[in-house]
Amino acid sequence: MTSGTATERTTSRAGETWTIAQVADEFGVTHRTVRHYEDLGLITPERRGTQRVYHRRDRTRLSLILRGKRLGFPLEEIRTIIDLFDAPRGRRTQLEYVLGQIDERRADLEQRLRDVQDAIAELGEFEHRCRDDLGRLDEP
Amino acid sequence: MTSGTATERTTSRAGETWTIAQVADEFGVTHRTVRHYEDLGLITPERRGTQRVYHRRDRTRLSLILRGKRLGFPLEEIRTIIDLFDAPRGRRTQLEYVLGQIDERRADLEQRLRDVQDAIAELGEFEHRCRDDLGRLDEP
DNA sequence: ATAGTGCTTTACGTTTACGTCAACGTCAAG
DNA sequence: CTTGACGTTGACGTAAACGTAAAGCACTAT
Repeated sequence: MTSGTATERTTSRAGETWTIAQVADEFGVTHRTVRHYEDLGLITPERRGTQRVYHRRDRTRLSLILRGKRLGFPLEEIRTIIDLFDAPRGRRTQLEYVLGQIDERRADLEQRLRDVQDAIAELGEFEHRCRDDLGRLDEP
Repeated sequence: MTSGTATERTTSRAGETWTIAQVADEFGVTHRTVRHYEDLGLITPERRGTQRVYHRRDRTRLSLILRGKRLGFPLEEIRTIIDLFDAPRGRRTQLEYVLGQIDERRADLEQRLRDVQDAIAELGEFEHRCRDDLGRLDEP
């Protein structure tokens, strides 16, 4: 799936690269979206001359971005989160900062987890009521 | 918590009512936000003359709205969801439609559930790596 | 040489979800 | 009866997240 139909652009070894069109439709977004993420500093593809060249690192980031979006995080917040993964952790103060950020993120995510679980549960109860109604329609 | 400091407006029986200011700061939003939800048809408070009067039904809807927002749903979609709960279910076709909608909603929510769980898991692994790094700083 | 295909930047447009005045009504308290 | 405190309706402003041209390179294919 990594090789395009027309212009072959993948190196096909370890160190594959992709064009903007390839990553865009592989991830189901437009090239405009991909470039928008670059404008905001969420991805920084290599440049070969004027052209953008995407590596696996960029694809990893893109999938993190899209999952973040599915979870309703704003792009700016997503940036701080994925930057966290690449942040320098050499000194103790840096590590402790990162660990603190992790805790904040986790608290946020666990709230969302509860919200989703509650919503699914309520949906289940509602379905039960509906099925009851449906049953009463058959044998009154 | 239902009685204001100045102008007493709660009936204090079964059938409590609230002003816009009361619901707004109880739910931690502005009155502008509450009115915006009304403009979009997500809540329809009673009118006593020109004033809005909020009932428990409105509060239930508001909490559903806010949870939907925390989950990243757009307001229009939230409206169709919570309207579903109040939809007529008298006829079989209506019930079957509702049950179909429930399935769609559930599929969506279960995707989000997986996303949140994955994100939490990754955060856990990342924390583990950080703690390892921290340990190596003590005893090299 | 020219046409086509894909990529690039620049820049204005759009939708969502409110924020922020402005200007006015209303009711109880001083 | 005027002053607040709270409520109301416009109406314009704004930030986020892209959409949508417009116009120009770069390389290939004919």
